[in-house]
Amino acid sequence: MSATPRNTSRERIEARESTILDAAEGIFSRSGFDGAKISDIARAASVAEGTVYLYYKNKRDLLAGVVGRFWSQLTQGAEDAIDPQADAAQQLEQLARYHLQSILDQFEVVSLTYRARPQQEQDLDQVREYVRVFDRIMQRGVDRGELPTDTPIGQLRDVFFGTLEFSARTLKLRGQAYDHSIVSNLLSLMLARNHGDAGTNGANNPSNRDLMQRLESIQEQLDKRGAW
Amino acid sequence: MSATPRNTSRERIEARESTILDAAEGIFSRSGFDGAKISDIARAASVAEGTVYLYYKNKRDLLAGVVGRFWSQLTQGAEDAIDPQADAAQQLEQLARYHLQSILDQFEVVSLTYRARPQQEQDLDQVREYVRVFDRIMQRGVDRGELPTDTPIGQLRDVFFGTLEFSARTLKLRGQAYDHSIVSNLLSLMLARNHGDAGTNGANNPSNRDLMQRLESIQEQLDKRGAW
DNA sequence: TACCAAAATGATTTTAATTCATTTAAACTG
DNA sequence: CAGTTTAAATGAATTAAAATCATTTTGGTA
Repeated sequence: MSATPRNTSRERIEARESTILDAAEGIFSRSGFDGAKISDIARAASVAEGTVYLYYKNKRDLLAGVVGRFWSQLTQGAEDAIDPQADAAQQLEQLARYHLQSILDQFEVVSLTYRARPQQEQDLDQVREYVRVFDRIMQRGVDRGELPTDTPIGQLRDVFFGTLEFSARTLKLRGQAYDHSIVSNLLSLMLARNHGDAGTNGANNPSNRDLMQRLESIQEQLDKRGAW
Repeated sequence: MSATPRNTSRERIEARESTILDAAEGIFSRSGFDGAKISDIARAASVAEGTVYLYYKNKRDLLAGVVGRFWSQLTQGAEDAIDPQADAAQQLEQLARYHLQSILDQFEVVSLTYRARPQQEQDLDQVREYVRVFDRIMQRGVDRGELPTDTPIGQLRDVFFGTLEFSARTLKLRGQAYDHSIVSNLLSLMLARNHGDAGTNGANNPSNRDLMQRLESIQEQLDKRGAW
């Protein structure tokens, strides 16, 4: 009962599966889901068409395999990109930078993610796992007192990933590359302490505030005059 | 030469097109893009399969029609939902509320949007037009001095729509309904005055620079008005 | 070397999109 | 209104590609 043949065999099979995933990722990225033909993927993987179906039930399942692997790798990479010594703000910036850069690099695969889960079908577990990286950073920040205890982590998660993904889309659309100002602006929005009172920090200048109110009043009068 | 037959004919054709779009929207929403069969759509529209292809080049084009109509209607609805008298913050809240509610209501159609534009293919113009509603609110806010002149409108656009869309997804996933706290949290993030150099003035105490910008904006408006 | 089971193959079947020759309806003409 | 032309609609036929499955090949084992 030597373990070697078993292992070798399993390795061979895993290698083949990986080859098929590589081929599929390439073809899907280049041609999109509809444009990709199983026959192309099989050819790219140097495998017969039928073989693909030994590893994946159907085309959609194959796409799920590609997308799932992508998010798993992303999770791995994110964990490596984050300095465990750093504070919450720094870790968040590391994650944001890593995330934006990664989804720009592999924009096509990210786009395919939405094909993989058509409607409210059970989500890709790998995406959920990835998202937990964010949650852990935030929770740790709260626990260590670097973030307010009433930080709405769940909502900020959507701010974080939603903003970065839409920003990536915009950059791609305009043919622009990674732009760090997106990350720093996002971070300063998210970390501004405006859960409780706005701004407790010094040098309140009441005369400025008065001035501003005065200006507002002038503006109102102008508006009324113009609005007929 | 009478215009009536022409009109009648055009109306008939537009009605038929609209019937096909309605049918397609229903089937696509229920079954997703891949699951929807042209034969089902044709049957639902009481039309032969071939007829669908008189109106739309192919299945993807039909989907673009459905999605395009949705965003056009959204633009119309958004313009109605916004009080032209209100200030930028209020208008933004009105848009956010309307947007979140709408995409929750028609989540399936929104999801189909990403199917419509596979990669960097030319965007749906209707989506761009919709996005301009946001841009106009922000630009007006800047012009009226309600927002800092250095407000990064383009970046905030991605924050706004990205956050709302991801939040909608989260709500749907959890089977939850519209939650206003998402809107108010988003707005308070976006309107906190922390643009320009990150964290220069975290408070909402207007700086002299803010005041000067405000004054110049008012001066400009006065100048324009005087020129008439 | 012979055997077996797992893996792989690719021709065949199935499914669904798209086309197109034909039919039907509408609009126009004198 | 009958005849004629043009536009619209039809659905059977074609085509393309996903998925299946009977057959072959391979690799491990005795």
